[in-house]
Amino acid sequence: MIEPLRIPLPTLKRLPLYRRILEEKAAAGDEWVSSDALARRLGQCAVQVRKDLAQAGLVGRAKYGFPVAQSIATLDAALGSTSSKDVFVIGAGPMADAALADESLAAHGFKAIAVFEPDPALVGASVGRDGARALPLSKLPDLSRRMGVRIAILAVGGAWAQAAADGLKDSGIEAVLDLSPAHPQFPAGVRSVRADFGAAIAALAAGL
Amino acid sequence: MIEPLRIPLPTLKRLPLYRRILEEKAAAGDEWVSSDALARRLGQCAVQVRKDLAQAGLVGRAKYGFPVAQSIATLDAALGSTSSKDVFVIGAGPMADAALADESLAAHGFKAIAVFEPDPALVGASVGRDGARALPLSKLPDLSRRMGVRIAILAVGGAWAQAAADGLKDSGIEAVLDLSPAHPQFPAGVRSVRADFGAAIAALAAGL
DNA sequence: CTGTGTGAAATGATTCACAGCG
DNA sequence: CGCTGTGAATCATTTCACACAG
Repeated sequence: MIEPLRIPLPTLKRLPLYRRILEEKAAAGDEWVSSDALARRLGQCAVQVRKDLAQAGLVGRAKYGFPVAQSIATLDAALGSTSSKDVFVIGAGPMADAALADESLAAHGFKAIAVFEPDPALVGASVGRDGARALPLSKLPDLSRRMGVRIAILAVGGAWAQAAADGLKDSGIEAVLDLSPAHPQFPAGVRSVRADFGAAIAALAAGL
Repeated sequence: MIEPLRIPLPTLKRLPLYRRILEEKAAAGDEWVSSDALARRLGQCAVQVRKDLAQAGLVGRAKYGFPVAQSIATLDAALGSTSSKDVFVIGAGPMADAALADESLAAHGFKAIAVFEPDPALVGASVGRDGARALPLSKLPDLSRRMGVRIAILAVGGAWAQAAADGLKDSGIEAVLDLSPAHPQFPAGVRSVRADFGAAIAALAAGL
């Protein structure tokens, strides 16, 4: 009962990159982009780009390359195939602020529509530029089901990470972007990917 | 002049995870952990864990597993082999605040010792809990060389990402954790890894 | 019998090499 | 030519299978 995931995961993570460069090109007024140009812009090889774009259902025209506008649309279709792009944010600290302000989330059409907080002492606190109020985590399951929200961003400190993960039980949340430092265990049926600064920078530093 | 990288990259990214679980076990008073216990805790298979730990130079004892305290120390040695763990942060916005407050960075021994900002309008602004002042980006090259800092965290918005990347030219910075939404191109000799929330969550959502 | 260590096989991804289209 | 599409080969990583230690 694991996910089939028709598109290879590394490709899936690169598609948003292509989309961004394509938008740069669109803004610059370009009609066509070659896989080679995309590759150089991202520091990869051109065949990789073609293979990736092919996975997303894109076809390029010889001599011209890939049509900028249509490719963006196709990528959106491939990436945005999920119905709802509304997400919940869990946490009221600096990481939650960063998530709420993050342009890359907005650029993909994701929108944080509520903030929850497991620590009772922080419930009601103001979060983010817009001053959203942090709701108690206990309200999350019911709200997520009623609003059809299936994605959450976990942006709490280590001490509350597991409590926050447990709070997803019996909710409508199916996928979590885990920004916590604690690698909590999620209820069954909840998929997660981690974005761990510490792990990323450790990998970087070890290569020095 | 490429990196030899004795430890496979995926392994390198998992080592900090093992370290964290080991600390959990240590806090719980456990003396030994089996690779199987670690594997279940992280949702992986046990052989993977053993192979990874072996890469870090750890040996387990049959019937007992791996010694908790000593394994943490050995992992630290493997991960902290890089000389300096001081880092610069570039940016004065919410993402920079999050980076400065992030526990996972501190847990790996990384310490942000200065904050730089490419936007002249934000130079001098107070960043983070400790109220550090943002220095002009133009000071970075000289300071990084004089202080021997080789790692930077790029935490600026899309509009300033490329300018910030350009500001690393002729600096002592060799590696960058890129948290910007813009995928800038870095000067030659600067390696980078991205931690892109948008890409991560898009991959997650596409799998729904 | 529980748990490690390890070579061998399988899986998965990237790169290569070349055919074909405009 | 310039550029795409694709099967084959290479490379890396994960999983399997089994030997061995306490």
